[in-house]
Amino acid sequence: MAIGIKDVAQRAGVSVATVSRVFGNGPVSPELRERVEKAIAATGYRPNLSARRLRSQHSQTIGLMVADIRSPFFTALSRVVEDEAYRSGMRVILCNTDESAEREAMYLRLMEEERVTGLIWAPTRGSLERLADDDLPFPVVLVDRGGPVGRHDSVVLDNHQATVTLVRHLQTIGRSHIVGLFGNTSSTAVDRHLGYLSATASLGLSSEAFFVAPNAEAAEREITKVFSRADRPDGVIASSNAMLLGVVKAMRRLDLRTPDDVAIAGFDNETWSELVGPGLTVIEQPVGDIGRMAMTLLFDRLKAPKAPARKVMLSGRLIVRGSTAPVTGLVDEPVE
Amino acid sequence: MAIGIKDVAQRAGVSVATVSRVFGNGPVSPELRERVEKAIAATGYRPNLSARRLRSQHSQTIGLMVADIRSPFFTALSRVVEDEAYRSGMRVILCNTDESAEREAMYLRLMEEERVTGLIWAPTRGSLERLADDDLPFPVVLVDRGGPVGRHDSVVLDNHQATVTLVRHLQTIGRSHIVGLFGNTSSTAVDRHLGYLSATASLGLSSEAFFVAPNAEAAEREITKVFSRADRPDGVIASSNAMLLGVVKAMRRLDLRTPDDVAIAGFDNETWSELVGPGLTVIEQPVGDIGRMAMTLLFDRLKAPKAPARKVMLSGRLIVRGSTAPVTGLVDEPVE
DNA sequence: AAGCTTCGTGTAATCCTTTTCAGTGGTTTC
DNA sequence: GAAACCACTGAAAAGGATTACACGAAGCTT
Repeated sequence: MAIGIKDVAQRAGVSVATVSRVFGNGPVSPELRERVEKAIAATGYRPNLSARRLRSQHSQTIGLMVADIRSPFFTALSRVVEDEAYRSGMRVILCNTDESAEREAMYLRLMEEERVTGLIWAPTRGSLERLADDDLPFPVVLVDRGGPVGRHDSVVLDNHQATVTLVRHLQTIGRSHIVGLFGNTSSTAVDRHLGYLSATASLGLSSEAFFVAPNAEAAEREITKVFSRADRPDGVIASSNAMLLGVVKAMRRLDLRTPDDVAIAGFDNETWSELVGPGLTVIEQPVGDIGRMAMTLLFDRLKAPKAPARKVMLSGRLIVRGSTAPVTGLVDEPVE
Repeated sequence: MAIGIKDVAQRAGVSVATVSRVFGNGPVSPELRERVEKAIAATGYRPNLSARRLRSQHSQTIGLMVADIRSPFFTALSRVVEDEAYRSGMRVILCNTDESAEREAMYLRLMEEERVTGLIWAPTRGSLERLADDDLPFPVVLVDRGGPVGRHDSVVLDNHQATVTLVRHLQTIGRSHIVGLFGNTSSTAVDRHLGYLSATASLGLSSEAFFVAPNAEAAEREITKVFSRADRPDGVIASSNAMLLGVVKAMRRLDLRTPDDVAIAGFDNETWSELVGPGLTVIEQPVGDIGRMAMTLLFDRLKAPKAPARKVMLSGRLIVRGSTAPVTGLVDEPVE
């Protein structure tokens, strides 16, 4: 039989209420507080969080639903969210949805059962669209993926602008036939596609976009197909880290040189980005800021449930590396 | 006021006990079961997990304590553990200790308060040594890091053998002055160091080991120092992924070519390992097996609390890539 | 000195389930 | 035909904390 608050109270010669107050920073005289603390230390008492949550009607828990913790952006995000949560005495429940609406629904039910204080969620496109309909008994902050300002707060990268920046950059180094490779599950990809379209149009470039499953294998397959054609593009923009790796692999297999034959660029800066090939040009997302902002929005929402929804857009940073270096010797040496 | 089991019972015209039994697969007649299920659907009732946990004295929660979720091995491990846990109806509490004994102690207290069913833990060296003393009110399975077979179950890579394999491989391609770079916080590094020592000794090679903080920056700094000397080594073994990246960076800065000037190898195979430089030679850990085995050990332990502790060692797989290609050889096909 | 706060404390109700226990009605067994 | 058994069901206790409420003592104000 584990020891409970009653045992502590008895040992300290006080009531259970007083012991509880010692934990909750209620009004307790220094004298009693010390007696209680001594009793706690002596007994090794640990409050039962389930009981506490039940009675106080505060789960002190937030949910974090992402596609896959192994995708670097979500890894970093989860780290930030958990740090912030623990700092304010909250727990995090992490869920991997694998881009499946079914799993999302299942986990949403779990979140309800856990009576989470709030949810930070990178929903699939399908769920995002359906999100306006069913309302959840807790506030939701969308991250990474968000539609127009609707019922829910959101914090996302300025994906449109970021992709414009990438296209412009490739154009600057002399590329004119730039293909875009986008995932087919997230709204992020949609936004990036729009940025791609608007940039290529305004710069008078050709535009050709492909939508595939957001993983390296699918990307490699698609790009291999594209580059097996006669009229090879001279630039590729991939809308995620994994897909960018797929592009790199495709180039290796096709024996195309980067950046000479084709310049490539994508999203998310990782520790190894500078070490892959000649270094990968990417848009770095301020993932720390995104995570902290999501928590801030969530806490604000808890304070003011009726306040209008906010959509926060943060800008990415272009990091130029070898994969988009200008082809040197344009003047000196003729390049075939 | 949220709806509770009482509302469902009333609506279905049954007692709360019957509703509870519908969830718990207790004996309920088909007729009542259907009535209850209809009432649940109609009301949107969600059982309160805190109340359930409190009454049933089952938290259905396991803890997972690792140094940092962002380190790829732990990322993958957490994914496996969470998948397994959810599959058996359990929740996971993830904690990042940042290799700090203080945070470990803090999170251990949290685990007690959560009344976790068990803990999967990659402890720091300090905590590992102290682990025999204080006993915890829940079973612990050590993962990735484990001492001699002691009080706790553990599942680790055969670090000794893996490092021997790496040293042998480097010797095979003609390297004789191989330095080892190890982290200074985990027992893993200790085991790998011992393997390194034993392999270099038995092969009659020189041996020189360095211990640094297990991150890329510290590794880069140390290796830069080592390779600025007159007698440069011709091989480096790094005991973690991050440190291996540090080594690669150091080589770039020193303008040393891999593998011509120096062969390098390390641990953990990632999606990008084959794309960094000429491809990185690594020992791949069977992280899926490690995670599943940890869960198995934990569940076994719950069934048989008194059974003797088990230590499971899994072997790694050497993946040879360009970073350790034979200098004389012309062919550098990656071997998988 | 009476009346009003304020502070600290204890008693008991409460949070929402699960689970024990005691039926109930019907069937089988002897 | 009584006894034993079975499959369900409901009433009520229990799980371990928080907290509303009441109360006594002390410190003020008039």
